[in-house]
Amino acid sequence: MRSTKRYGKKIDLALNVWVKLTRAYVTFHKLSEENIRSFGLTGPQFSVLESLGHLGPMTTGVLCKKQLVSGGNMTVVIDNLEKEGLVERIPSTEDRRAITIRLTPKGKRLFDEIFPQHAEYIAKLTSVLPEEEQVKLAELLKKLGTTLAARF
Amino acid sequence: MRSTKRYGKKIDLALNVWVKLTRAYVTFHKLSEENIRSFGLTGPQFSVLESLGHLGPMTTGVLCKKQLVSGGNMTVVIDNLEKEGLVERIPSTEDRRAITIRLTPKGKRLFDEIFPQHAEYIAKLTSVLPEEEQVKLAELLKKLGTTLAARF
DNA sequence: CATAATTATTTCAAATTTGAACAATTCAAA
DNA sequence: TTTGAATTGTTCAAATTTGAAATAATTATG
Repeated sequence: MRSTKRYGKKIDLALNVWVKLTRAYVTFHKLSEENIRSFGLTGPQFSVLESLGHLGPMTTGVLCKKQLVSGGNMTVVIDNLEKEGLVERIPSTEDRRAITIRLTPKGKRLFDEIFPQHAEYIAKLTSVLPEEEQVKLAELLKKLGTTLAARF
Repeated sequence: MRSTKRYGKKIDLALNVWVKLTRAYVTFHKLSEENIRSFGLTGPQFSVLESLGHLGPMTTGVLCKKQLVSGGNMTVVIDNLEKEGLVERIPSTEDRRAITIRLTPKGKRLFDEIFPQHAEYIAKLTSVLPEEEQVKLAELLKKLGTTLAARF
C-alpha cells in the first residue's frame, strides 16, 4: 500500500478497505461471469433467472431494486430472456401499471439445471478461505453494505 | 437469505459471501462514483489520475493491469484525459511499442486538489465500521482477492 | 370529484466497455 | 542473422448500461 500512506492513519485504513474490496469483487466477478457465459447467459440474465427461480414471479421494478440496475437496462435484459423463451411478461392483476415477470417451464428447467452447477463453482472460488473466515467476512460485508445503503 | 438455503451448508455459506460481497461493493461503488462525478471526472478517469499521481508515469499496459480493464477501453480513457489536458502521452525510450502516460502540471494540480477530498469521503463511508473491523475486513478481502487472482 | 404528484415501465440517445483484428516492435531460438 | 511467436497500443464493431423523456396508471389532496 505504498500509494496510500500519506493521508493519516484513519484515511489510509479506509482507502485500504476500499481498494481491497474492489480487487476482491472485480476478480471474483470476472470468474463468476465467465462461468455464467459457459451456460449461454449473461450475468444480468442469470441474476434475473436466479431471483425468479428462488423467489417466484415479481415485477420489473422489484427486479431492478434487487439487482441495483436501471429500469431501462432491466427492460432489455427481460426482452432478451423473453426472446429465448425463458421468461414471460404477465400484466399484474393488482396494479395495471406493473408487469409481473415469471419463468416459463423452459426457464425453470434451465434454472434448475444450471444454478446448482454455478453454486458449486462459487463454492469452489470461496473455498480459498476457510469456513470460519467466510462467516466473518460475510458478516462484515453485510454490516458495511446494509449500513451504507441505510445511511447514504 | 431465504433464497440460498437449499444447497447444503457449505454452498449456502459460499453464496452468502458472494451476495454480501456484491452488495457491499455495488453500494460503495455507486457512492464513490457519485462523489467523483462531482469533480467533473468519471470513475476510470479518476483511477488513472490516482495511479499516475501516486506512482508516477507508467505505460498504458501497466494502467490496464492496475485497473483490470481492457486495452481498448484504456485508450479511450486516456484520450479523454488528454483532451482535458490532464495527462500526456510520451513515447517510451526503452520500448518503442510502449507509450508512457504522465500527468501534466494541470493534471497534477487537479490530482493534488481532489484526491484528499475524495479520500475523506471514502473514510466517511468506511467509518460505518469501527477501525478494528476495518482492519479485519481488509485482511480477509486481501486474502480472498490475491488467492483468487493467483489460483484461477 | 378533479387535479396534481407519484409510480411503473418503456423508448431512445449517449456513454462505457469489451473483444477481435491490426500494425509495430521485441524477443528467443535456430 | 532471421524467422516466428509474443507483446504493445490502437481501431473498430457490437454489446451493455445509464439517464432522460414519454406514456400510462395510481394515489393523494383539496
